[in-house]
Amino acid sequence: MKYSQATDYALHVMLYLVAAAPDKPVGVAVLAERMGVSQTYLSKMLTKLVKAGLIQSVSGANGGYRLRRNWDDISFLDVIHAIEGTASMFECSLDHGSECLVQQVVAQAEQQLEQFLDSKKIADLAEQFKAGS
Amino acid sequence: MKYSQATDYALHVMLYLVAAAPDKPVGVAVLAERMGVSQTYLSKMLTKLVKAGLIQSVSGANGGYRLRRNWDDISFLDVIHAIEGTASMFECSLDHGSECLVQQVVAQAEQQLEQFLDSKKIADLAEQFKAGS
DNA sequence: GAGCGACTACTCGGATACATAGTGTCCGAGTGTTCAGGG
DNA sequence: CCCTGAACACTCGGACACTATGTATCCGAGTAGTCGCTC
Repeated sequence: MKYSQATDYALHVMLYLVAAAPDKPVGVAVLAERMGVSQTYLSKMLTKLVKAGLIQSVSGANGGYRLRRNWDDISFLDVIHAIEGTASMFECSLDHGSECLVQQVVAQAEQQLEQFLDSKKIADLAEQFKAGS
Repeated sequence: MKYSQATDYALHVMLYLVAAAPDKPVGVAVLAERMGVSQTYLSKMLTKLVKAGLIQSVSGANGGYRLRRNWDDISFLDVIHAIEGTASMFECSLDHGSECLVQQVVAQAEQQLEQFLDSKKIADLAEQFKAGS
């Protein structure tokens, strides 16, 4: 039970984009340099973020990745779902007669977790980030 | 981000032990039959539960696995930690100058999640389970 | 000097290997029961 | 009838393959800017 490293990178990329360049497109090279990860691998995650509709890609010279219009409403949960997928983190594989009580409890916990993560917006963190640095 | 299937099995085993046989040792064969999983694989998880101190093993004929004394205080979190390990579910791999804000938020979420899971005792669920069946 | 066209440099994106963790299985070591034989 | 002892059946536990997911990489397709040539 661990969030993948990809999620880590994706969250930091989003934070960087919101805090430093909410309007201009940023190339992979710059982001990869800052994250300390290879460009080609990072682009894989960025592709996921594009497909999830969180950012958009700009081709050609001086291109890169840019935030979408409503970037100030993007939450941690959005990013996590984009990378990890939206599947539930617990699926009972047994066939009970009735509903699985274990499943219910964990699902409840998950719902609470997602609610918390959805309330945390990247933009809020960026404010804090800029103030601290 | 998903709990492993092993956690699923372990939780169901604990629920079964608490609800059906809090005192008598139960062999792997019975548990595996009920769970629909091979005996040898299930014993692997049971070993983890033993090492975590949640249950104890009884060797020899008519042996098996039995709950420990304070079984009525075992929570979901105990079982999950025994199987999944106690490692944090998010570790920032970058070297920031200051503390990582992303890390802080996710750690906060995790803490809340664990608090919830720790409040859910297996014994409580067993009451509900017995009442329903 | 202005417009057009091809070239070049830069970008993203999918297709392709490698490592690690989870899943599943096999077989050996240890322990308590049981049953038979002797006192 | 009771005690002793060995054989047996059952248990757990570690060591061994297989699969799936995550991690990392390479190379090709496409696009926009740019430079030179022509009118």
